Amino acid sequence: MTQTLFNRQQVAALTGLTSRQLSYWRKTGLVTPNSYTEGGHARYSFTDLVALRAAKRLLEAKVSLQRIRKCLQSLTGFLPHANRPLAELSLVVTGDVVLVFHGERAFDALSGQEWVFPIAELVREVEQLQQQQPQQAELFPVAMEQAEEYA
Amino acid sequence: MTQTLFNRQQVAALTGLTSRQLSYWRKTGLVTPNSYTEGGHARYSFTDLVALRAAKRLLEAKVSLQRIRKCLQSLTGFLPHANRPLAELSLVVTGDVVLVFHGERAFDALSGQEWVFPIAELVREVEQLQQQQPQQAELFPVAMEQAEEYA
DNA sequence: AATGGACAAGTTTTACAATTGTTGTCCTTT
DNA sequence: AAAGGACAACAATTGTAAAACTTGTCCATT
Repeated sequence: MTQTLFNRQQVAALTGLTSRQLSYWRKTGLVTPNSYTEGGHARYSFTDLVALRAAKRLLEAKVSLQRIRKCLQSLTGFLPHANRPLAELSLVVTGDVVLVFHGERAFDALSGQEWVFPIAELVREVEQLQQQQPQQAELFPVAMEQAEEYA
Repeated sequence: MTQTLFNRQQVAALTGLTSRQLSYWRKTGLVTPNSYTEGGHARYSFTDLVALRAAKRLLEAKVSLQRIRKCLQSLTGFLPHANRPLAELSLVVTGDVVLVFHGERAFDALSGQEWVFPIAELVREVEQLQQQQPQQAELFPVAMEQAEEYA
């Protein structure tokens, strides 16, 4: 199967990354090229480009390479199906965290801790609690005490 | 206008918070009661209960009171319309951050930094970049180099 | 022309101590 | 009953120095 591959210059032009960065990222395993020429020159696939762009944007969002690597590492644990998280997943990023959206859920890419938390639910929750406590409501006559204040 | 108000015991029963916590949160301004009796006793409104529950859930999600307070403080800056963020906004929480969803956007409750960042966009982005660089594609004949590798 | 190595400036993380915050318990006051 | 104050144990934040990481530049190699 023939696949379009990109050389150093093309990748640099398409992603805005420097050779030095590509070199370092390759060396540290952050984004490795699809393949190498016989001469040992890197060749990046289209998917590689997407991963590179993703990493670059994370970097621009003040996420350090170190953190990106850790996130990728833990993501392979949480989502074994994602072969290339950087090229596949939907992420929300602030300088401090990388949040992964996966279906209806959101969780921290680093810790895996999940917490989606719509306040609207709390309103219903409190309403229910209120109804589950009818005795309480009788034991402590709120109406009277209110009268005390608003009379 | 008559409003249902809740006393200490009721609030404790409905929220699962201790008197001590209510006292401290009141003192530090995290969640203050709707009003006080003439005797100086706190009376919480329904909205207060929702705010208390929200704060409690943030706490359970390992967000410290200190952080919650800071978030509330900066939220009043970012979203002046939200009088009671804890009772109104949709939040996504991990131990380290509080993310606020406001319409289509998501941003860090603390820094206000906004970053929603779907990878799918990057794919289109790279495709476009690719098409904007036709000269490059000609200058560096990928097909030939590929032949070198896959022949 | 592209890669790898070595050096250096700047940045990020880590580790740890000092400080500050949170909550329980007990006691006094209203 | 509820609130407030004082004390103590535990938790979180801050500050900071040491270590590790990133990236540019220059040079040698292929």
